[in-house]
Amino acid sequence: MPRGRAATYDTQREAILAQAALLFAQRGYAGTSMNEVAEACGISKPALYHYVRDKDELLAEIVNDHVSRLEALVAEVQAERLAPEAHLRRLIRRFVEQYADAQASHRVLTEDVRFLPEADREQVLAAQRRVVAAFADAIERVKPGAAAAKLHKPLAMLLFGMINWMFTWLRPDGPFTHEAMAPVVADLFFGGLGAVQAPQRAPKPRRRQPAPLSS
Amino acid sequence: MPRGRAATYDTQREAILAQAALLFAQRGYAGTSMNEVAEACGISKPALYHYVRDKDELLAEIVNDHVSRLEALVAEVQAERLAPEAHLRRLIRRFVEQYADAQASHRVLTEDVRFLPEADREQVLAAQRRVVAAFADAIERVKPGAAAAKLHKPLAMLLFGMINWMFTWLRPDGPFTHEAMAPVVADLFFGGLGAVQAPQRAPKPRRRQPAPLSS
DNA sequence: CCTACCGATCGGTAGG
DNA sequence: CCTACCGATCGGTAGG
Repeated sequence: MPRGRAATYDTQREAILAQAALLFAQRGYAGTSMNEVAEACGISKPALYHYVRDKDELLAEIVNDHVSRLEALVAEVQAERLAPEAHLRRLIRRFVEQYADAQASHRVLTEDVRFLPEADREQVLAAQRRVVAAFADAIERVKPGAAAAKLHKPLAMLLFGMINWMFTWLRPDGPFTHEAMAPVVADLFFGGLGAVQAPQRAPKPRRRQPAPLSS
Repeated sequence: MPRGRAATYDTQREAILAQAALLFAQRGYAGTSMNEVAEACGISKPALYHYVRDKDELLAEIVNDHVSRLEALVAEVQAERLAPEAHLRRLIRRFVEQYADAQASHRVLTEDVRFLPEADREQVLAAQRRVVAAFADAIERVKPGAAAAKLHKPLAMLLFGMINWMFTWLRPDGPFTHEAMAPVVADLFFGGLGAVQAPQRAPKPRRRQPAPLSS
């Protein structure tokens, strides 16, 4: 450990990241100033810059930490070697639980990743694609043929839509918890899988035109 | 029509709102400057302020126009007096089509409504609640008893999650169009409705605690 | 006295 | 880890 780095440094830095994630989630990355972050942490702005190089790094750390935990979750569940349906159910439950514990970071990931510099952004998006691929594979194993119809990834995205959207309407003091909703999401998704049929795919990039007079 | 107001005024104003919606969707409301809006419209900033009072009004108009169209859609579908399942299917299809034609406005609605002044924000959120209520009612008619289990609104939110999330992953040049995904969403949702059971509800507002050592 | 703008700059505040 | 600042840019408006 480098001489001169206080034992509290890492603790303080994590507290700062957590506070910043809260503020970014509330007001957005562009709508939050470094002054506000410093004030919320109870430190001066120069003190804040002792822990982070710049505003971008603050965002990159929050988002990287979160997406890394998601990848770790996928690995943990895969290590359990469950049967297809149990595997996908576990994935859903673990992700919903993770989102419940990291609502701020998760909103920042979904809304503010666009403000990252190209290199960091690509790294995060690559990790997100690996997570989506893991869900798509799990879906293919539950519903063989989905991949052949190129439906496994769209289905994975519909599933992510349900659970990513939960942070917009589930209130901590409401009648339902994230944990209570996880089996609802799973039941809905598994029940629906059997009913889904392959849709028509666009043969060529179509030209968008204004609609004619008759609707 | 007021004397002296150019016939092009309304046309120009609508073009400005459309451009601003595009920019806000790309960079966020707080991340977009009035200079950028003016430049994208090919006019000077003072000219921009000839059409809108301030930046807030720009946001309020975009979001109000969009949410008004959603309410109008609900009314149109209700006027068709369809059977329960056909009714909900039509709602899904019309909303997905509307989102496809107004992707920018829709993203602004979902992400930037928090930047509106209190009064405008409450007006928009009230309209959104009416739209959600219409979907929840439609769900209750398809699956009687959902409302008794207080599940009709959570189910409506899961449905909105699937279709609201589509703008994050559906590419205009991709293999699937919004229109092609609408029946997939509907099939998945209807197929799943039968499998959903009432979850356990939180008896009291629970206190959030750090997890103990054993997971 | 109206509209539809222009070039220039206002008072404040951003990130650093 | 503080006060004191910077170059630039913010949302909004002056006179003509």
